[in-house]
Amino acid sequence: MPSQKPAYHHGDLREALIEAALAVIDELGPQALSIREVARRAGVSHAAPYRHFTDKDDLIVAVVERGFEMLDAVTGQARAAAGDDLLAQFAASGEAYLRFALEYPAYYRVMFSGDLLNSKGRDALRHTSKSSFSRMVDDLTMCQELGVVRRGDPKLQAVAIISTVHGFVCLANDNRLSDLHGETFEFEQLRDFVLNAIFEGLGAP
Amino acid sequence: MPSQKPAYHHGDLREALIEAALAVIDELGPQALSIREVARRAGVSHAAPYRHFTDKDDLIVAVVERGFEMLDAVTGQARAAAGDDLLAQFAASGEAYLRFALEYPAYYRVMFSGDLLNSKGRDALRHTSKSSFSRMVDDLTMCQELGVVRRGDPKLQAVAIISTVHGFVCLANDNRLSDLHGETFEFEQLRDFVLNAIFEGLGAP
DNA sequence: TGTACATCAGTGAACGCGCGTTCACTGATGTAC
DNA sequence: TGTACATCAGTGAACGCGCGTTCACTGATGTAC
Repeated sequence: MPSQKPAYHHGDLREALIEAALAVIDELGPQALSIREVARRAGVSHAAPYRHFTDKDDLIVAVVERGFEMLDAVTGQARAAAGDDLLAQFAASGEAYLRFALEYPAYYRVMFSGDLLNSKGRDALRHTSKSSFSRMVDDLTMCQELGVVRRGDPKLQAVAIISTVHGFVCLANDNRLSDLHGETFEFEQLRDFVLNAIFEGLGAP
Repeated sequence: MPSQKPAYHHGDLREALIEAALAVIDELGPQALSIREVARRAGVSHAAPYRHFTDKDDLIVAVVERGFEMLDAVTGQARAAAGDDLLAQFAASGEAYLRFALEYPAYYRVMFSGDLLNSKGRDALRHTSKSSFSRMVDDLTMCQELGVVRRGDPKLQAVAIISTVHGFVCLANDNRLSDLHGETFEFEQLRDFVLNAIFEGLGAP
């Protein structure tokens, strides 16, 4: 039995710690995240993480940064795959955003709940979310020119879209749609209805 | 100087502890809520709360219940003040809901973030929020009959509305609209646009 | 190829801290007579 | 009206716990010769 027992040197402990942090958030919630619990899950002493992160905050910031990299990657890929049609790109990146949020609830919570971060990490977040906001505004401006979105201030429209998507993701990830889903509806049906309602509206036509 | 120094018996410590808990959540966030901090703010020893609450959970449940009583009260009053028009009642209770959420962020967080509660308190919450959901569904059914809301499954419509309102409240209470508010927009403008978008939709008419 | 050594990832004991909860107590309040 | 006493709200010391962080250490790895 050669490599049965764990090696003294882990190999890629930094990576393992980030993944363990996500697992903790997923299973126990963000407030249960601790250096010691993360180290325990990575099978390593509780002092070991300090070789890779200066701080508990530093670990959280790393998780958040990783999350934004992934989010940028999936929305970027979706845009690229959507071809030349700018409207299709916008729709595809929105779908990818939602898919990411629902597939990786732990990432979404750390990135957007804000409960975990103090000033240090919050600044990084603000910068990133600001840039994605302004891209959305650009997209909406373009959609208005194409005539597929109502005329109006695209910043206001962006806030409306983000509100709805963020709210739906929170409800879904906190399991507060479970009464509906399964009983009367498929989850996809809920999701598509809500997304559609953003553009169609609920008022009588 | 008669009643200068604090009396040995507090008077209404239970009430004071609930208010102190809300103040902690408001200033320090929900995860900073502790029996000891709450007792400190109420100017009382950290064992005193156990005269009024069996548990830390018991205190949180009391805060949540108080929150739902207030929410029921304000939406009920708004309905009553709206007169006989059922549609006006629906609109007024929605407005009151939003006003409550924005005016008492601490209450809203404890009631709907779910981070603080474990199974015990969660059941009480589920019951209450379920009943307010079904009232919303009734209201929407009625609005459809009046012809002011698009025909469709009112449960799906309720999820769409709740998503948008909840998302907007989260953004607002986490201060993530502050870049927009003040710079380019009044807060009320944002709020009214988002509310209106639920019914009007963002798509070109 | 083999050996000495620097480097540095991971260890485990230790620190101080705030927490939730308990418990014997103290002292204010109200009631019975 | 006055006094004895039961009640019970609030005290403060104490418990055990998990946490973040530090520090002297151990042992694996890779590099210089």
